[in-house]
Amino acid sequence: MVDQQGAGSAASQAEVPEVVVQRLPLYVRVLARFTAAGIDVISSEQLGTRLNMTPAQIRKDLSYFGRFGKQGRGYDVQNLTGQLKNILGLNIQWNAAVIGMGHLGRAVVAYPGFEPEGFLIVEAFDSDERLVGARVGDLTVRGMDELARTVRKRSIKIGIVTVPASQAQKVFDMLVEAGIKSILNYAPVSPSVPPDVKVRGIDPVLALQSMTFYLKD
Amino acid sequence: MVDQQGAGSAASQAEVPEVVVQRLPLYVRVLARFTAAGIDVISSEQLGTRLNMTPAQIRKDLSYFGRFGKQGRGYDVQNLTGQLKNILGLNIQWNAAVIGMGHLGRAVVAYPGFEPEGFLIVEAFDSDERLVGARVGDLTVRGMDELARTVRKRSIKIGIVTVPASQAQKVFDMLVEAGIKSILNYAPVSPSVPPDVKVRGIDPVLALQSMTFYLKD
DNA sequence: AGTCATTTGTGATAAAAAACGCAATGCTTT
DNA sequence: AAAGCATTGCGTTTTTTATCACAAATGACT
Repeated sequence: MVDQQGAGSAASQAEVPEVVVQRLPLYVRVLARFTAAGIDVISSEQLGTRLNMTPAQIRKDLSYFGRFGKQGRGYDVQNLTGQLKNILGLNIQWNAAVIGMGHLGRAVVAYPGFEPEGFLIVEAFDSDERLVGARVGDLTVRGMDELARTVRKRSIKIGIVTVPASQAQKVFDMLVEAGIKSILNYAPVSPSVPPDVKVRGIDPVLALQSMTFYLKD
Repeated sequence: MVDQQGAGSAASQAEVPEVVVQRLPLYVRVLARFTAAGIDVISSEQLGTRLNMTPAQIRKDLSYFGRFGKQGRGYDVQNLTGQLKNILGLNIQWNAAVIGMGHLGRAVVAYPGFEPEGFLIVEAFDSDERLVGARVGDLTVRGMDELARTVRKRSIKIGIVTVPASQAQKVFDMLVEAGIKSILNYAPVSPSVPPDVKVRGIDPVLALQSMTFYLKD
């Protein structure tokens, strides 16, 4: 558990360390940059330089999943990208719901970075009756009573929590109850969830607070 | 190096592992919750339960910095909070500048979570001439040519990067050049900076991409 | 076809981080 | 003031993660 927060340990895909899984998206991202630059073969050395890590670590990470390179040459950029996207499940679209339609929730709904990567925010929820029925972007805000049913009906696999800290745990419980296994948490709390539910925290304040340690004095 | 991104290794405060430093803000946060609940003594056991970690790890972490507990009792919540805030440098206000005044930059400037924690956004920059001089919240957008001078004049210690990926490395270089040692990066890139500069990445897409691994199948 | 220069994949090793376990201590109760 | 109970701090052990180092493979060049 490092990241910012992260609870839950894998049941599926055993033996692959979670740190490794967390690095794969990074590889996908730099590979996209190399593709954009018209490069079609790349070595672990070059990858490592770009990511500030040792080539050995990249090779070790990849070796958990297969043998994607060619000795003496390196990795085919196209191919490796495809393999990694496949491993990570990035070749399909994922439906997500945002819970909490305050400023943060609206900013998340409006954020243009999700959709091009295959993450689609298809529903918005809030517990405030006065917000229910309001429009946010293309979405109509629903009440929390509709959460479980809507999650099932719309095949929502990801919950994005943007409620205030005080309500966060309650919302986590409702998401878990609704069968959600992946939660992106913007609330400044360390939630408690069953071990098969993954939570990743987005917390700029926490990030700043660990940097000031090195700044002070 | 895990987090989402993170480059740079400590020079000061040697011997304390960076993972440990990253957990301290978490402790400060739960302690605040206990204070709010009127509890004034807490054991590593209770802390561990709340944070999903072993009591031993909490005690080990704290022991890097001193002996804050009392055997048979636990830790005084007030005292421990104060000690940790002191260690992390959270007893003073830190001035920050945001670079990139698109939607993301504006959302960051408007985000109410920084100020109560002592992080003050005092300047806003953008390279687009048409934005220079515009108002964003209480701030007036400045051009990049004023960056280095303003950083010095206003004692800015933290840079917050909210520019598009394509411009990010250039901005990192300018921040480093201006003497900034702590950068909060919202751009989807792995920046390259000297080893004495700390970078923490905020990247919701990366977080989602490592969760889908466990969702697929 | 043979040599050379590369670069992978991985077993072995080293380093880092987490967890264990218990003596030392301090509070409470009698 | 002695006994009992709880909990820290930290040396030791275990587990996890990262790095090393090298045999095997590949393409390029002659």
